[in-house]
Amino acid sequence: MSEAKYREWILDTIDSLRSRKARPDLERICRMVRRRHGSEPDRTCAELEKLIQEQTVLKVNYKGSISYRNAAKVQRRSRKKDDVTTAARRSAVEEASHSDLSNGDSAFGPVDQDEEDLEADTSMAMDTDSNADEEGADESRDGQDGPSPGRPEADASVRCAPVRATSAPCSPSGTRPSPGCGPVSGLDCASVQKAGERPSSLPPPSPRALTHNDWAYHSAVCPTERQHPGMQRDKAATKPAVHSAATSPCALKNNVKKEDGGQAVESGLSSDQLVPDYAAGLQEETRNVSDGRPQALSLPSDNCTLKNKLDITSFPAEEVSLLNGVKDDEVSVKKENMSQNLMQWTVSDVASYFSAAGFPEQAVAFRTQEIDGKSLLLMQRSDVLTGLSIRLGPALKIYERHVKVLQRTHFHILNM
DNA sequence: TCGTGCGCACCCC
DNA sequence: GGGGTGCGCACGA
Repeated sequence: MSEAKYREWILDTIDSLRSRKARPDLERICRMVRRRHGSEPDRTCAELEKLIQEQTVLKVNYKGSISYRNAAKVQRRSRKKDDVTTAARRSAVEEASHSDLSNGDSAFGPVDQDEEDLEADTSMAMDTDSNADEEGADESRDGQDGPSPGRPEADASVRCAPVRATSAPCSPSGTRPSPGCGPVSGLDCASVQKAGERPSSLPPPSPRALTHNDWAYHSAVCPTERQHPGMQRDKAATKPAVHSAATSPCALKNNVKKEDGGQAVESGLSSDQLVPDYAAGLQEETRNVSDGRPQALSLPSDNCTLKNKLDITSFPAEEVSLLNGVKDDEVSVKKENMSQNLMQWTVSDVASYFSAAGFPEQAVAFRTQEIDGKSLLLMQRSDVLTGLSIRLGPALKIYERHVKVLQRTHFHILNM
């Protein structure tokens, strides 16, 4: 089972619950996912946690109870309206105010929360910080307090995990026991996390912090196998040899380069209606890189690691390879890598990517909106066209030639 | 019992 | 006034 599938299920479920005006809480989400897809609640719970960490799903304390939001929608709405700051402030204030309302709910530690929410109110500057950074921000701050692997928030999740693992879905409301789950487990999850982390209130974590957090999450939050059945781990575990070869940034780069060479000239791409644009984009990218344009050179100099993550030639090339029928093994190795890499892209990586792809101006918008690899994967057409406040022309190109391609490649890989 | 639909109130902008 | 959220109730399977 791929993470992508769970992501889809969970997001659908959240949307569905929202559409019928039901609170998207853990219990409902788990139940609905199980009913619709037969997924075990504990697994859903784990995946949800993962999505929260990825900021694909936002966990918020709304009106005294935990709710989950589709981050993409929250962000889109926020941006659509006005300034990101406003959105962030709104969320923070809203949650802060509701935390006030939730005084009776001691589990959430409303006092601290309010303080920090208020603090966030003045410190947050990016919309993605509003809720999206609840977890991440927290983590970053926790990271300051101590080594991330042992940070409180991670501990919280870790502590939470066993509960879920053994007793299944959590019931945040605690009003009635959910099937196979102790009535308080969910509350425990929420409260522990809330108390430890402090959602919706911290200053925006740096892209690096996010990356770090992601790493921390993977290593600390998902101590159990089933808790982290994600593709990264799966693929890394299942194909160690191949992976090791592929993870060599230079190796990857070289492979890609070769393909680029063939691909830049060619383009027997077809079928897909997007191919022409797409191919053009690829070629453009390839040229950009091989020409050694300033953008490409301006990539953060973190070198190998970053290059590995941000090999801008690799993705399109791989996509092309897919279309051109390049050797499966070879491609799958790189695809694997790409799929992992993309998830690990930091805000800077994304910005650098677009900058190197010939959209330096627009890259700034991505950075401003704090779009990292995960966010990128969640972006929809409208997000790119309207959510970034960039000109329509470049926006269309960016979406059709890059965002869409990256997403398709990514999910294609996951489904292989 | 459970899933769903929705009126309504509340809140924020 | 518009939009987001979710409680609480009604209804159908």
